[in-house]
Amino acid sequence: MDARTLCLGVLARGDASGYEIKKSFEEGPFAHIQAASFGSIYPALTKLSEDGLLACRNERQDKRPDKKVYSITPAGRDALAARLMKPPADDRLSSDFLFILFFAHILPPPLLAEFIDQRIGWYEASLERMAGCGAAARPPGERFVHGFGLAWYATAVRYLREHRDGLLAEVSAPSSLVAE
Amino acid sequence: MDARTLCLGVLARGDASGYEIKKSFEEGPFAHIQAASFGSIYPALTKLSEDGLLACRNERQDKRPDKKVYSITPAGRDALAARLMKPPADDRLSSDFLFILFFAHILPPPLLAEFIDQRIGWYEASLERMAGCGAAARPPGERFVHGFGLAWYATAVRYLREHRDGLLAEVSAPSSLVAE
DNA sequence: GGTTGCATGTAAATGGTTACATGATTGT
DNA sequence: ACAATCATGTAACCATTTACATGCAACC
Repeated sequence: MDARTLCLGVLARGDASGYEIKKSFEEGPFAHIQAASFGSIYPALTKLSEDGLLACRNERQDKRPDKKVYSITPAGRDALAARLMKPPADDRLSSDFLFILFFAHILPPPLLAEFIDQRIGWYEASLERMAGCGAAARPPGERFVHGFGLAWYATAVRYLREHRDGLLAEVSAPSSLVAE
Repeated sequence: MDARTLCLGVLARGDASGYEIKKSFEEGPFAHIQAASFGSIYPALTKLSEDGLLACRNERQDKRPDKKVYSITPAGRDALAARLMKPPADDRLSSDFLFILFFAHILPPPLLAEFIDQRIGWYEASLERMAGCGAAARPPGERFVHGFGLAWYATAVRYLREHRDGLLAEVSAPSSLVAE
């Protein structure tokens, strides 16, 4: 999904600055489904403003740098709606972690254990973060997506916990020995 | 994960042509965790051969175009192992589908239903494809990753099936009406 | 006769990441 | 004193996607 549509989507929920948009992809409601960096957000915001899909106002703050707060325009809402009606691409899990685990047998077992434990921790932290901010998500679509995220993180934690020791044991004691 | 490492990984399991490598990311054992296109595979293969990490031989075929079959060299195995020991980046689900569902309330309900049903079908097809080719995956790492994929697809199917009707009902009958 | 599968490759265009540049404030 | 948070932005670099180019065989 391109950065422009992502920004339009965030702003359809309420006004925000570029910095705040980034946060919504890191810790906010989109954290588990999409990603965006400053380098893609700021140019996208500029372009969308030029095209009349966003309005921008400057907000002065005490003890903090100024903010550029963007609002979606009616034309912006139309553009977002049009984009959302195009059939979505396939869902894709991008996991360097699983690619590495695929070759578990060529890794030193202690490193393997470290990778798995760290990933369990990461999934648990994600789960807690999501569980905390969930109740207030009002529109049905948001609740649906939130629930999907919870289900997926919970599955990952459960799977990793249940199969961690088994994998480690198999890697340490090769099947060739077992078979003999 | 860069295309070069991906190719090294596939070739560590056995010789293959560029075309066959692509297939392993579409239907094969890596389908649910990584992706790669011809435009990234072929240049990667050329570069890896130049660097001495791959060997290449031409294979003539009856009634089929010639193949360039690549084999990983000892240097290639070393490079792969070195790369696999670097701590992996965060796992990321990239889902245009969920981004769209987030804004379910601004979509026409029939289109919403169509998107969900299609996605259920897609996840079920993926699940069947994976379930079929699973038993023969011998190394423990491969079995672990395969199991993870199955768990994740099954969770997705279950969640979508269980919440489909609820979402559709909520979107069609806004909560403001229910509250009155 | 059209589409799909096999098979390789290039070039242009797109688009994103990473690193840099700046600077005040708050917390350790 | 140092790191992190807040805040915006640019530019170089990197990589991938997409489209193009080619061609035979098999199947419907």
